[in-house]
Amino acid sequence: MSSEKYPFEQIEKKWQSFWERERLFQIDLNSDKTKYYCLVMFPYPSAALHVGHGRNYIIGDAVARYKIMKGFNVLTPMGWDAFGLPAENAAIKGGIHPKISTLNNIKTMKSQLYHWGVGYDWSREVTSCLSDYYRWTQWIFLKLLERGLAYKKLGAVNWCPSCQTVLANEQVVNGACERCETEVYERDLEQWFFKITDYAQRLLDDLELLDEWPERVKIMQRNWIGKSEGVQIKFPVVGNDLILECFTTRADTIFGATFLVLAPEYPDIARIIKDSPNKGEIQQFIQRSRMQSKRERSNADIEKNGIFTGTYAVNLISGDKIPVWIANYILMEYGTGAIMAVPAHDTRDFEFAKKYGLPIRVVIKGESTPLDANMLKEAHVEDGVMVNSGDFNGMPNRDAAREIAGFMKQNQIGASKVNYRLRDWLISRQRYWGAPIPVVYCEACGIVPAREEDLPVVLPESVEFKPDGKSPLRAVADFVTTKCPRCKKTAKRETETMDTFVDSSWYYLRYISPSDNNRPFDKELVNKWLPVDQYIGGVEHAILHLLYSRFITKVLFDLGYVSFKEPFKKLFTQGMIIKDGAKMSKSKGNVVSPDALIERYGCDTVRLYTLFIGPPEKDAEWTDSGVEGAWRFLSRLWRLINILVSNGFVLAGADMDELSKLRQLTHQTIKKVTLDMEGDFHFNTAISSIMELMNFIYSLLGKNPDSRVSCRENTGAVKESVRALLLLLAPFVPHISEELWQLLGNKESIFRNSWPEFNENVLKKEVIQLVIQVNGKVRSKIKVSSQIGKEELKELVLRDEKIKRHITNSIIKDFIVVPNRLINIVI
RNA sequence: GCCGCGGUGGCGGAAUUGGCAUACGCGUCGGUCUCAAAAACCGAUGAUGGUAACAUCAUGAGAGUUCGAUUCUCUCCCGCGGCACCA
Repeated sequence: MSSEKYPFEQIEKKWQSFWERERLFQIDLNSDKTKYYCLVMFPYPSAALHVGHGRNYIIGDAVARYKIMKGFNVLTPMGWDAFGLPAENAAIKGGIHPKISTLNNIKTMKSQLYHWGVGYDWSREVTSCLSDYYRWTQWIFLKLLERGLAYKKLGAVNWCPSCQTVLANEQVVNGACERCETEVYERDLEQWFFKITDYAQRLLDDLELLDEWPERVKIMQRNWIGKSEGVQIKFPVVGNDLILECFTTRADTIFGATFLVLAPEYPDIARIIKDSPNKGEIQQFIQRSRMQSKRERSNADIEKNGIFTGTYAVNLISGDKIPVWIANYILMEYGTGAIMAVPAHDTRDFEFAKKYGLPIRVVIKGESTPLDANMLKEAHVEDGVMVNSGDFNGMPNRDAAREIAGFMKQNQIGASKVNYRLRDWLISRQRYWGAPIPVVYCEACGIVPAREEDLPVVLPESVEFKPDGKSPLRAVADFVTTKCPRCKKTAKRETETMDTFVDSSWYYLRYISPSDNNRPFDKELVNKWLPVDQYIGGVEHAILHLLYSRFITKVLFDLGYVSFKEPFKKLFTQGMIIKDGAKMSKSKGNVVSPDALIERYGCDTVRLYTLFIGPPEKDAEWTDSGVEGAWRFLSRLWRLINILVSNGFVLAGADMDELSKLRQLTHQTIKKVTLDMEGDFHFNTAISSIMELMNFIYSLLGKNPDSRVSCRENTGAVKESVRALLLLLAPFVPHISEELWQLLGNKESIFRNSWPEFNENVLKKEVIQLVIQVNGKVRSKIKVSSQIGKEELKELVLRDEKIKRHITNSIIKDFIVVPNRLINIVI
């Protein structure tokens, strides 16, 4: 056998340009064929791709090619999430304009994708930083503004001192900027928001529609939306007409509410401390809290600090006069920014009460809870029976919660309330490289939206990038100075740009009509092609991008632009590729570049290994010797087909038994691979079963040279399995499959051929192997006809030599037969 | 703290959902070819004992259900991910 390497260079080049010429991936959206929209998340065009990125595109390509072979009209577009901070930061450092570096990166990445053999309909490419795209991002902004879903508000927002811009709540991770990990501070700024909170309930409810999404992604979204139901209770302030409202999910503990606590940012604090003797001290305390970084403020381990306002409020249920405090552990952004503290039954309130000597009153008794508050070592947060709670004593606390809520409603002391953790989406950024927010400020008319026909508001190109916390666009006089669309007097443009997540929240719609100059997308075609049938991307977008896209889709649904409520029908989140125990990254120096590997082994090898490395939804460790294994397999495949073609598909005489086994295995493999492709994309097991099929053919190659099986019989079965072998491999290793397919004498592309079908009849075995156990332990195996009756079988088993040895001198208590599988003799 | 996922050979992982644990691949060892090496090919490869047939043990730990458990139930340990002073 030849050990020469298979000529992958020529093969891969040849077929890549063939598919391009053939327009394998360019489709007619109006065709009557069943549609399949296969979408891979469009990437940010950073520098070169590594094999970890590759996994994403290779999975998408394998799915698309499979669906093409199944006869679907497959849409696989690709584009670029091309606005964003890295390009701008690079420009500040290196002096190259973001547009130039971004377009350069796109060129490099495009060529890499091509050399991976990953096919797209490039006639539909979209690039979010070009005005023919962001024009429509601006259009979407205007639609939200019209609808009252975009608004400008002064308030405490997240500020990243390193990126010199504000961040959305979703972009703050553990109190730090998700991009640069700098600690985030709160600043009072007037900013643009999208009112995603109006959609909180629908975003939550419609998760039910997404039965083909991974459960963990839905759970993450549920947690993020963070719905909680409770009561908002009124506490009148003593000696003042103010009423403090507190949200609680534990109305049952109202008799234990022994003080109130306000967030340092609470708006009415000035009125509350107006007459306080230590007003100055309180103001200082508030100042200090507000200076703390987000990370410090939100760290649960940090010590709770507070100060008494000198004011009291009335607990209308218990009738008590209770002190009002201010403390650093109360968040202004959740609930009302004021809480009723129940130290006996809340760990935080307990800690705070102990520190400042505030009263603690037990109102729920558990099994072992002492009634004496002084004896309490920690808060009793479990359920129990009501005590010290007037008429409600003796009731189980869950029932009491309902009763008390009803009582408060009746007496107008409180009202049912639902709270969400989700906050409005802050979309303005003080940076250059983004889509300008299309509004102007007019002295006479106030905030005026740009007119639709004036879009795009073009991002000026000659700009000096100096991050000083304000948009660089402020310095571009031509841009800033404009005319008010309403009164035509001189006005100033908004100089802030949009969060790039706005760009990416609708791009899947633009692919349908990427060059339409009259509208963002063709409504009819979008309704035909959406929702996306299969969306593929990293789990890191589980909240940000996927939540925003769902929101924008719902808004467009409400506005009548689309007829579907959810953009992505089925979602697949692939795992990361790990090298030396860490995620591949330039800074860690553990990136594996595909270029050298493709040069050495060809891209089919890299593709095969990437798909074979493990279950695709899990992280996987990259090893170079694993690539070697994939290479060996393809070399063996090459050799096998060449031998069979040259000898006329003769397996030097496998006998009839083995030939029927080959047929069976072929159909079994078709079934296995098809199920994997239709199911959870377990390419690793699909590929391993194909390997088994090939190994079996190999094992028959040199066997039984004197066999008398007729040649025709022989080649028929062999040809069938070889055809199946190549067809099954085609989505994974398209180039070598296409080449060998032609070698078999086929004239048309392998992708124009239909996916092989399996025949259940072939899978039925006439002779089956049964495992025989004694007391659950395997003791013997026998081959019997699948038609055998139980009595006959029993007789046969009891005559088995090995079994006899194990059951002599014993009484058979039970004889269990699992059809087609095993027999267990219990003695 | 809460929620979710996971723990199987030296390694990546498989096991038709309760029925032969370790498929497939990597690695390792032995062999063929070679002056030699690489490549390629053939064979072995969970652990322990045994020349062997074979036996015993083994899917994070412990218990339970069952004729039978990697799979189901409970308790615990470890790892990963999400949320987290959310009232």
